[in-house]
Amino acid sequence: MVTTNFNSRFIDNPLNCPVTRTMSIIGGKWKPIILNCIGERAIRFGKLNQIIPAISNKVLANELKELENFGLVKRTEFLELPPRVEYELTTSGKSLMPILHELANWGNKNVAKKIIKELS
Amino acid sequence: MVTTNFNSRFIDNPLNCPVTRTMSIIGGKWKPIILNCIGERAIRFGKLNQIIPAISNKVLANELKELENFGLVKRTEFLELPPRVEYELTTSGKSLMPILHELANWGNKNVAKKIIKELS
DNA sequence: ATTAGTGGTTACCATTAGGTTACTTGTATT
DNA sequence: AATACAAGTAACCTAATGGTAACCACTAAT
Repeated sequence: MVTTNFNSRFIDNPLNCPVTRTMSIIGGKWKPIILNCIGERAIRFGKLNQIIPAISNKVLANELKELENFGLVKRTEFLELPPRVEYELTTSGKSLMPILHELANWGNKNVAKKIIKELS
Repeated sequence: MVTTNFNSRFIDNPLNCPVTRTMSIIGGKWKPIILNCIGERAIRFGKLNQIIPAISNKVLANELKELENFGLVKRTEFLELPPRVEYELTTSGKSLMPILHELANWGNKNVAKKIIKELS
């Protein structure tokens, strides 16, 4: 059983909040996008970089490493030349996707227009 | 209808992703905690600051202002002395809470132990 | 000999989020 | 006369996040 203060009356440290903890993993600027781009298939590093051209390879490599560390993504290296590496979602990563889609729907209904307005 | 590239094949700007947009609102270090502490009741600024002692009043005021801006929180000012201000969740804010709880549960099952381990 | 393809790494820089401390306003209390 | 209360503001500082550009290893093709 893991500590949770999300329903407690006294928060002395944000990391006692399970939502904040979860955010610390998926809250990066590119993480939800990367997870969604991987989707149901295995995909190569270079292909991801094509689909998300605005992300630099440094940042992409970092994000993938973190996602791998937390067990959301599985990295498979093939010993070929030129090198080939494939990324795919783990069971844990896949189980997150429905929640991300709920967030997306909620955002589209509730705040999307305001954000877009604020940026123009 | 709002633009969404969350399911598209080409991401040129993270703000075209509705999940990223939603994160930009609730992804702050303290926002989910604040929303949860407000809960179903109206609560005063000072009371929030007591419940979350680790947040400074400057940051708390900022976060509340943003949440108000995006329509998740309603601020009511009473013209009394000393001043009294009450915050409560709007319908939109309340509708987000079930999703945050799903995130919390997902995190507890999937990543909490790893995060806690990494910090010790 | 040079270039291309792949999956990165390294060094460096800019922006932002968040934190600290002190201060304000107006009345009431000691 | 000084202090407390409530709800913030203002000025300043630091650490983390993310961005840029160059480079690497290895082989095959031109």
